[in-house]
Amino acid sequence: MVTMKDVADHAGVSIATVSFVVNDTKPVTPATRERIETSMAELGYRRNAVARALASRRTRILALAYPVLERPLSTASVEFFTSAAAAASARGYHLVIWPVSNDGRELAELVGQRLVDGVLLMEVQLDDPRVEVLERSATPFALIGRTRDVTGICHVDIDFEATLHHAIDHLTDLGHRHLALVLGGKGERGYRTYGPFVRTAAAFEQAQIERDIHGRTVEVTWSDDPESLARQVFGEEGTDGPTAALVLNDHTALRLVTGARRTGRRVPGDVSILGLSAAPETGSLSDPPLTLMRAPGPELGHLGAEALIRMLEAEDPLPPRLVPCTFEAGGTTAPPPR
Amino acid sequence: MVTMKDVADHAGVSIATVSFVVNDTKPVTPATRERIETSMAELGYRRNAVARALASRRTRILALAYPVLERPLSTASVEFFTSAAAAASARGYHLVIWPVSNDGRELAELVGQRLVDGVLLMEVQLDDPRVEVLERSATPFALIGRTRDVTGICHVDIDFEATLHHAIDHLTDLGHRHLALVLGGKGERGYRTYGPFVRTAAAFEQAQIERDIHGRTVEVTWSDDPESLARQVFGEEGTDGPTAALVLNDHTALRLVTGARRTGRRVPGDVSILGLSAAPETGSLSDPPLTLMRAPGPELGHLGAEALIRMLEAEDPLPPRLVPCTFEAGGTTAPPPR
DNA sequence: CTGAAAGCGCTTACAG
DNA sequence: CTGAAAGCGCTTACAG
Repeated sequence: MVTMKDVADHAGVSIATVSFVVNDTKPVTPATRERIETSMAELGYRRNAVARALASRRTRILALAYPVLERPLSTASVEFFTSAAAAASARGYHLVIWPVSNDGRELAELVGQRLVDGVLLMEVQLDDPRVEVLERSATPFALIGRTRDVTGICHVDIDFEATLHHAIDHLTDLGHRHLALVLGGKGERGYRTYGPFVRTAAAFEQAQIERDIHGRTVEVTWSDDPESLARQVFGEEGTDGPTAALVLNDHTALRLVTGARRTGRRVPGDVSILGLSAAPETGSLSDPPLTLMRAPGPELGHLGAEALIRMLEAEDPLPPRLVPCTFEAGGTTAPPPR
Repeated sequence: MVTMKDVADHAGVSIATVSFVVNDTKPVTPATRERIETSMAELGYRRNAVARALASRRTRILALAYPVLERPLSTASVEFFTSAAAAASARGYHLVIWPVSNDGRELAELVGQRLVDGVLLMEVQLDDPRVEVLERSATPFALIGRTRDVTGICHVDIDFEATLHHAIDHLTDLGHRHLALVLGGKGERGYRTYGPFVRTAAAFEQAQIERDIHGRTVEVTWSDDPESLARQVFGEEGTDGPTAALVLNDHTALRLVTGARRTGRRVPGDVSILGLSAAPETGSLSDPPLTLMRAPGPELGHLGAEALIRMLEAEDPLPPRLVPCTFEAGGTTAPPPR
């Protein structure tokens, strides 16, 4: 391995001077700079990240901590991985991914190693022990999601309220008045305190008070089959039920489309189905293609990483950001029958 | 931050001795060991990963390098992230994820920083410039996938031949003789040299020679709509075409199910459709659920990381492994009509 | 503008 | 079994 010492000897200067040109941290005469740069090119020098980290007390590594779940991560979650990695990369940072338990034990252990400068936290619960761990250890962090109280905490999240209202607007514009909100994942650990569910459900309650709609919230499990899903959401065949469903989970939405058809309902002739916070690829998987609110996964991953890096670099902080999902027209929504 | 020096002072020993008990690398009297352990607990000492890495010349960090593609990563690819991270974690290693260009430039740059001890390479092309980069820099690496020639190269991959034969067995047992192999992603950069496609196509050609089947290979693009897909695969309505399709891509398989139905073919009454190398969640998304060969994503991620770590730890090497996909019954395959 | 030197927090021969 | 010391490859006051 060629070190800074090698370059210094080759160029006839001190390693300090080499360091100054490598990092562009102090003025250096054009002549010496050129000599050093030539030497570096000739020897194929690359600055050692580990030594740099130890000396500068900054590793320029970020961690993305995600909980190990029984179910696979959602597509949107996966978008965080790649978008956060890309954002970090663009700033000269690395991203490690940390599978950690929800109680914060493993996170405390990992943070203690001082391998990373900051942590990005995914799948945040309303009261998240991992947040306390990070605060106690004085590790800079940013949330992709929100705890119950986020005063003073750096975070980015989906704007669930705006998203829901946009979705409801679409359906009421079509003439729907009786809506169902479908939440997937009932019975799962952390389900009741999972931000997206809690916030969407609350906004739905609120909307029923403020707007001319009649609603029903339906909680379903991952294992409910399509027909059972459809019956829970729209009622038994032939009965009067909601004419449209807002579904907070891609897979559940797709299975509901299937279930509706199998229980004799045309989509969107008889019932409309709209996916809330879904990945864009999801749309084309159903027949007809699912109308959905597209989750801003890539944006959130990018914003989260960027916000964290700004803290670390002591740059202007990025204010907390709530990003709404964007409407993507499909073929599963239409005016209600009659 | 409490350092080894602090612990040594507190316990009245040298930092060398503290190091010996922390790493369990040399015998230490039970008495001193106990004193040191008490001090560590009292002071809340944690070994600094960066200093350790610099001194021991091993960072215990692995990189997972994946190409930045226009399309989102497949579900199976994503399983590599989490399974490799879990496997690394179980061995006390960290996993960084590196989005890198296919030409190997960025990889060379990153590897030069000496932040990682080894690299796991995903989405391997038959002739992959990134492999040369790793060889030239003498960085230990393992492939998830295969180059054209893998002699002496540590790798794990799907056994495409076995997978295809298993799938064909299933269809011929049902009575099918006329099969279509559908490859998604035509026209994409690297499509023609993408191992999974090349190997599956070759095995399909071979199977037509060796077995009593008649085949057709159909290459389709991501943007083909369902009806067009169905026509390309099964021919125009009413014509004699393949009675079953083997589809190498989840999304394409699902859209083909939709397309078949829309063009007046019952699935599986008129045509059978089978997904090759698909994620398990994919099955329930179509109606009826897709019959598929389940890709061993988690196994491959785990094996790849483990193989790499064994190289680094100079343990018994893990031999190259080809893992077949496993059959998962669904409702899209049945005997051909008549 | 440039250099000598201390120091980042560990590991690891080498002595004893 | 334990310790003193060199060294990993950098950064960064401090002098000049």
